[in-house]
Amino acid sequence: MRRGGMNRGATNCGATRRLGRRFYRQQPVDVAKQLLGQRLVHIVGGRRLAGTIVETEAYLGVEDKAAHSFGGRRTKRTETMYRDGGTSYVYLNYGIHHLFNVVVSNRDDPKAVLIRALSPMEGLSKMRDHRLAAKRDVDLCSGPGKLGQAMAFTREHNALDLVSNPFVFIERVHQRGGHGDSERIVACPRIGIDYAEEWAAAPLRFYLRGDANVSRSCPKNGEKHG
DNA sequence: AGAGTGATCATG
DNA sequence: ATGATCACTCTC
Repeated sequence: MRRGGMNRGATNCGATRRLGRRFYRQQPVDVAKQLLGQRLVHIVGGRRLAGTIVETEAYLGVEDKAAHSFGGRRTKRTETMYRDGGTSYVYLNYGIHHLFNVVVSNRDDPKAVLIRALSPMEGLSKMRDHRLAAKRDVDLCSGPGKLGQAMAFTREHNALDLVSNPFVFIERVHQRGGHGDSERIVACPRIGIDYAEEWAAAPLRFYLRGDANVSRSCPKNGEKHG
């Protein structure tokens, strides 16, 4: 399974290694599923803010009515989606929330994965400072707007290269395709995109079954039925 | 269930 | 310039 060249170009970060270009150049559904269990990191003032990714959404590109790049739309904002896989895409939503996405696939193929929830792991005291509304630790990162606030993401973090940026990246915790993990993955529709018609029902949201940090809008089924 | 918030985008 | 829209969260 281990191949010598597999990690070439990856950056060492202590015991773990960040995800590389090859990972991000996959298609959105694959990246969305494989990101579950990996660790999103933002280093602020020398301190690590980090959490395990427990919920994602895939945005399929020009054919996906819910994607900003639907129909090949190219504007100042969406320009980021046309960059190479592994680029961050951060934008302000509802005038309040900074949503953190990862561009996937290749240059000029505008697809992305939204990181929707984290299980907070490092820098929790800073996260609490950033999120005064959070009463419990499961309120810190249990939604895309919340994690943007807890992790101190702003539009300054738009269009960064997650493969090489010193401060923002994702660490590989699990090898892809680990069967134990895929058992835990639940797929359900994305929400808040009613305008997207037939795309509104597509099962493009993925989360870890039973994790306490998934967002409110996930079907409560997480645990096994019965 | 409703308000809040401001950049963005399509009009003109 | 103007107005509608919005990949959400909080408080009631």
